[in-house]
Order: sequence, then C-alpha cells, then structure tokens
Amino acid sequence: MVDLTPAQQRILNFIQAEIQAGRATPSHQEIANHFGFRSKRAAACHLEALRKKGALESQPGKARSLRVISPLAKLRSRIADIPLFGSVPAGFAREREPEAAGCVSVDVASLGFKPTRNTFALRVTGDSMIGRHVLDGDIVVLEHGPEPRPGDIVAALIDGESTLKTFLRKNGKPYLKAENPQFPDLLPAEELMIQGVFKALIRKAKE
Amino acid sequence: MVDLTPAQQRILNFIQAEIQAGRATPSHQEIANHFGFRSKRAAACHLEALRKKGALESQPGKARSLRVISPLAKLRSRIADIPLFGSVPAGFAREREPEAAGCVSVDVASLGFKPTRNTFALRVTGDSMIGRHVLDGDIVVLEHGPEPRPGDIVAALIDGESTLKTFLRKNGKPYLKAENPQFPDLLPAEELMIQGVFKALIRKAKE
DNA sequence: TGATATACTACTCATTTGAGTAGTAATGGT
DNA sequence: ACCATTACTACTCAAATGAGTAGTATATCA
Repeated sequence: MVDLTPAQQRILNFIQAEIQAGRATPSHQEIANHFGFRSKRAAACHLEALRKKGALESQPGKARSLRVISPLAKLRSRIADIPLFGSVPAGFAREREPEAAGCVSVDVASLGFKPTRNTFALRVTGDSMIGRHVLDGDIVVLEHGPEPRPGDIVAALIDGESTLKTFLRKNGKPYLKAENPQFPDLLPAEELMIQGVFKALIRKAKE
Repeated sequence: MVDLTPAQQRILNFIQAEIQAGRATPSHQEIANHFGFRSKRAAACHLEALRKKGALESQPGKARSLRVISPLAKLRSRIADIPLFGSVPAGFAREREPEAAGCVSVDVASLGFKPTRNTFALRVTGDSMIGRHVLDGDIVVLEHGPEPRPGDIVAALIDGESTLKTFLRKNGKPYLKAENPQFPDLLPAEELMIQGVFKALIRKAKE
C-alpha cells in the first residue's frame, strides 16, 4: 500500500477520532469545516485518495458511511461490554444491570467466550487466590448461572461480600475450598450463594 | 427509565447490530425497509419514542447520527486495538505493524495504560513463568521501548523465539532470569534483544 | 368514557449530503 | 517539457435524509 500524505493522514486521524469519540462519522462538509477548507470538494478529494489507497471504505450514495480500514480492524472481533461491580449485593440475578461501577470492554476472541446478560466482572482484593494464579487487583470475568464443575473458580457470597473460592466435590457433595485463612477450608456449597463461575481474567502490571 | 415495547426493542437491537457489524448507522428509510414498514415515518416514530425513553440519542438534522445509550455505554472507556503476534521476528521495532496474527481489543481503563504504536501482544506457550503467575495460553500485552525496571517481566528474543523472562540487576549489571530449565538462570541482558516490558495480561478459563 | 401511548400509511418539505464539473497552483518524476 | 499527483476554490445537481402534517386503528389506563 502506498503511503499517505500528511494531509491525508490528518483527515484519516480526524475521522478515526470522531468515530472513537462516539460521534457520527463526519460528512464532507464537516471535514472541510474542521480543516478550514472553503470547499467541501477538497474533503471529497482527500477521501477519494484515501479510498484509492485502501485506507477508507464507504458505500456510494450513503451519508456518513465512511469506514477506516486498518490491518488491525480486519482482525478485530466483536467487542463485549461487561459490567464491573464493586461488590455484588445479595439479590444479584433478579435485576439485569444493578448499578455497575465500571465497564470492561474486551473482544470476544480474547475473552474466549461470548458473554451473555449473566456475565459480570469483579475486581479481586487480596491474594487469597494466589494459589490459582489470581492476584490482588486482577479483574475476573464471571458467568452467572451455569453449574460449576469441580476445580472451577467461583465467586460466592459470604457475609454480604463476594469472595473467590475453588469449587470441589467430596463424595458427590459440593464444597467450596477457601484459600483464605479467615474461613474454614471447606464450606458446604448449598449454604452459600454461588454468584458466578470464573471465565476470564484481566491483569494490569503493578506500577 | 420506562420499559421498551417489543417493537422498540427490536429496532434498538437492529441499530446496535448494524453499528457493531461495522456498518453505517441505519437511516429511517433503512430501518423501515428492514422491518417492512411502508412509510419511513413509522421508523421515525419509534426513534422518537426511544429518544424520549432515553435509549437513543441523535443530533437533529444530522444524517445517521443515532447513538445507543445504555448504562454500560456511559461507563465505557476508549478501546485500544493491540496487534497479537504469533512469534516476533528479530527486526521488530523497525516496521510498524509486521503481520499481526490477531488483534486484542481492550478498553484503556481495564488495561491500565494507554497503548502506543509500540504496544503488542503475545500468546504465552508453556508454564515457564508460572512463578510470576503467567500461565500457558495467557495473552500478555507488552510495551516495546521503555527501559525495564528490576523485577519487570520482559519478552526477550532468544534463538529467534520470544521468551518471557524476569529482568534483574546484579551489581548494577542487567540480567535476565530465565524460569525455564532449558536456559541458564542468568543471561546477560546486553546480548539479548529485549522486545517489550510486561504491561497487562488476559487469560481465558481452560475448557 | 376519554385520555394517552403505540403502531402504523401516505404524503410534503427543507436540508444535508455525496458526487460531479471546471479551474488554479504547486510539486516531483521522467 | 510533459505528465501525474496533490491540494485546493467555486460552483451545480440529484438523491438521501430527518422532520413534519394528517389520518387510521388498537390497545391500556383511569
């Protein structure tokens, strides 16, 4: 692919920035205004060039149908928005989206599964799950609903607080193995509310 | 917020799907066509209702300027696209985007830093970094360029292959601590090419 | 029983918008 | 010297588009 001229690069950046900011794709007129062109033809010319160089795509005759073509964009998969809760209150499953404290957006391919309405995220506090390589500050993505299999990491509600535990079976009876010294090693799973099964994890490097 | 009627929900879903699929925001006419309405006014009416209920936003007079308002969308931060390499060839830094094998898209807030052109991702193979809680199959996000600090996890090029190592200093001299039995424990850092410093990690649960 | 919201059809209308014609000027390659 | 490309101005034009008027029908609620 041919290199873009500085002017073309600026216009491409502008379009990309507008889309990223959640605004509508700019029209010819808006591009002209932004760069101080007196004629919107100038913008159209640059768009033509960008299209010819393969950096842009648009459906002819359709307003604001510009699409930035980047080598990465071709590889990008669908992005899922997962609500991040500070602490999950007792009656979780009923409401759809109880006040989310944040939003975790990750593409479905990296996540490894397609999130549903029952997918949520929690920020891990404490190193109680370090034995399963889950660290303090990690964001864990959990799925509410499915029956956990033995060995799965689950989030359980204990004393009004979400805690990560390992789900196990002993003589067919489900147990939760706490890796936190504050709790006994094995807790009967029936008495506790399992909020979700571990599906994915995001970690940022400590500063 | 008032609940949406089934018809309104269908239209909202359609708009969201079109945007997610990378196509342009649908016009009134396109919505009408899709649902078989004879008049585009019907579509406009539904959009009005959705706007009134706070589920949509648009700039008046602007073509295709619809924006879906969801509680999560408000919390969503900018999404970064990071190239995922299968294996990083020797001359990395020179080209901008050498054939990426995939694309990792994560929001900047969850990532903990704003990626640059020097940010890339690798899929971890083997459990050699299990001591630092990095597992086989994890995706690590690295930043090329900055001088690593002692204790940082870095990706180094050894025998034409990227390997994760711990960066250390001994008497002021930089060393790489291999956690892989195939390599000696300490390797002089100067002789190896450090490709990037660990910044973030994404893990999917094993099936 | 009347008000209100929903869910449409069939129109009109002013703007927005992409696309195009014609022309100017500068730059760089051959 | 000639051509292609870039980078614009100043227009025109038709199609796309949002917004609106008028009207019909069917629910739901008080």
